[in-house]
Amino acid sequence: MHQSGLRPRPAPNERAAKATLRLRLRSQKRVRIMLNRDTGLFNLLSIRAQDFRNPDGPDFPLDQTRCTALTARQFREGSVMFRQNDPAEFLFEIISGSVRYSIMTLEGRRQILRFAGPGDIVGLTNEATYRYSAEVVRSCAIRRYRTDRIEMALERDVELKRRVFNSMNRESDMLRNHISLLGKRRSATKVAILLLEMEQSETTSCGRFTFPASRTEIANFICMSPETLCRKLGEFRLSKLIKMRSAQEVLILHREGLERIAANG
Amino acid sequence: MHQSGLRPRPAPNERAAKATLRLRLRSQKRVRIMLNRDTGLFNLLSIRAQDFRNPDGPDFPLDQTRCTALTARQFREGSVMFRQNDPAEFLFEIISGSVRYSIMTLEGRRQILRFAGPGDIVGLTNEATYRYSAEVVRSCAIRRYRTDRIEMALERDVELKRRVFNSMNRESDMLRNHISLLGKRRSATKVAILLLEMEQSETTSCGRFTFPASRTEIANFICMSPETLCRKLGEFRLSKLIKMRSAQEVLILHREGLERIAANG
DNA sequence: CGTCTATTTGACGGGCATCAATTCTGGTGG
DNA sequence: CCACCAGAATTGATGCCCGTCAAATAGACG
Repeated sequence: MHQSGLRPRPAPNERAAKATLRLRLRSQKRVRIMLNRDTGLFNLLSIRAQDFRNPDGPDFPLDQTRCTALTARQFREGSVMFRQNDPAEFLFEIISGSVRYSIMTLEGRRQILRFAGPGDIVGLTNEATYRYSAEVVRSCAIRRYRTDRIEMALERDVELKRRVFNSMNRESDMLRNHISLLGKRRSATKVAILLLEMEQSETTSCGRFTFPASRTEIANFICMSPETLCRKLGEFRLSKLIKMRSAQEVLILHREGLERIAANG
Repeated sequence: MHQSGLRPRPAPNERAAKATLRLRLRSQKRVRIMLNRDTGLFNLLSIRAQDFRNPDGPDFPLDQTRCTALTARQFREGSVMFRQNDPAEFLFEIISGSVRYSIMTLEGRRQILRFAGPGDIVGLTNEATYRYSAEVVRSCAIRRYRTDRIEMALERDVELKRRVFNSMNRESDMLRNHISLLGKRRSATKVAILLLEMEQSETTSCGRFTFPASRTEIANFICMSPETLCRKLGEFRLSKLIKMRSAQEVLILHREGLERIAANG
């Protein structure tokens, strides 16, 4: 559970952002370090264009392209960022919140591909249109880039380029992992792996996490019926492997047990 | 079992590579066109470093970094390019042949992720080690880049950068598609989709294609038992949807029929 | 032709999807 | 505060698809 206060501040407050910047700059004098961090998404927020110099590359000021990217936008829960086959005009960088990727299958069912969070970059594609849909699950702060300017931006912003690159790799990693999960024959195995993965992806991994969606959607995600998912969760609860405060909140009691099931069935 | 002859040919034959080059240059005089094509992977093979100019970018001669990439290596059938968790020292660009990606699951089964072909770039990762194994299915010509030099190479070679970027996107696309396939409940649906996809990925798509691997491996790829795969292929053959010259060669007779099954079951 | 492996076919049982019914939960209004 | 309702989550019952084991056939290679 990403604590209370789920939604980010409604209007990106310029002054507040600057304050944060100053703070960061004061607390860490070496700007170079902030820029090199892969997940350090806030770094650019507090630096005015004319003050910024890229420590890793040639020394040019922020250009127009870069400035457009600085405006962080809000997406509220349930809103659709884009749909599959929409023209791919923007690239989105998630700062906070979480997003669901899905595609339409040939027979018209929706298949959920993954849940993305802070640091993920949404909407990358070779094609002129998006290859999947993205919907907001928990209200998001998102930075937006115009696709037609992204090449230029990438040329100049080494750090952004690195983030994009990393995000693409992470995306592939997650998809590969998910394929591995879907290959499991027994649904108990699938569920066990799911639980372990969700717990690990939580920033504060102390054996607790919250499902980012309803039973039906989680079931869709791991390609099984909601009833079976339910039953397996029930079995796990009975055998004291997990505990649930509500339908969404999971507490892992006996990780080794889950791992054994994940590793064999 | 990873067959014998695991390692690639000890010394890549320089003369053979050059011969290939000359041939291609004679048949296609317009080098510029070859360089602009995304999949035009043969272009660099036949050009000596000092003759090469990049038509899309600043006009600098090939540097040391680039020259290392020019040597195309041969991998013979069955050889292992790298294994999951090996240190990620190289990046491979497939020029011809085909490669199988796989990962080891928690219980020690191998899960085949995809079959890659010309134009695909193998071994990209954020991490210090490879996230999956790559094995040669059909003998490959492969260009190799040192990971620790790749950043420099990408800086300078716009065309290579584009190929890497496109390859990553294609990778994600394929994985997403595959997740969609794996989500299908009925195995007939899975097989139908598989057939249609394999036929489409064939360069000369005239309703014929060859399975890149054995039944067992194909079955592993789409996560079903070889027996079921067999049975479904048998059913399709009986209902005149496909025809098979051998166990690997498929001819699609009635595409609409397959599409109907793919779309509904 | 003989051997070995890959592929195909047969028979069977279990696990999961499906449909249906019930309980749980959160929100709303009297 | 309680009744009420709608949607989600859970539990029950049933049928069938597919994985498993086993056997037979086909194909590859020397």
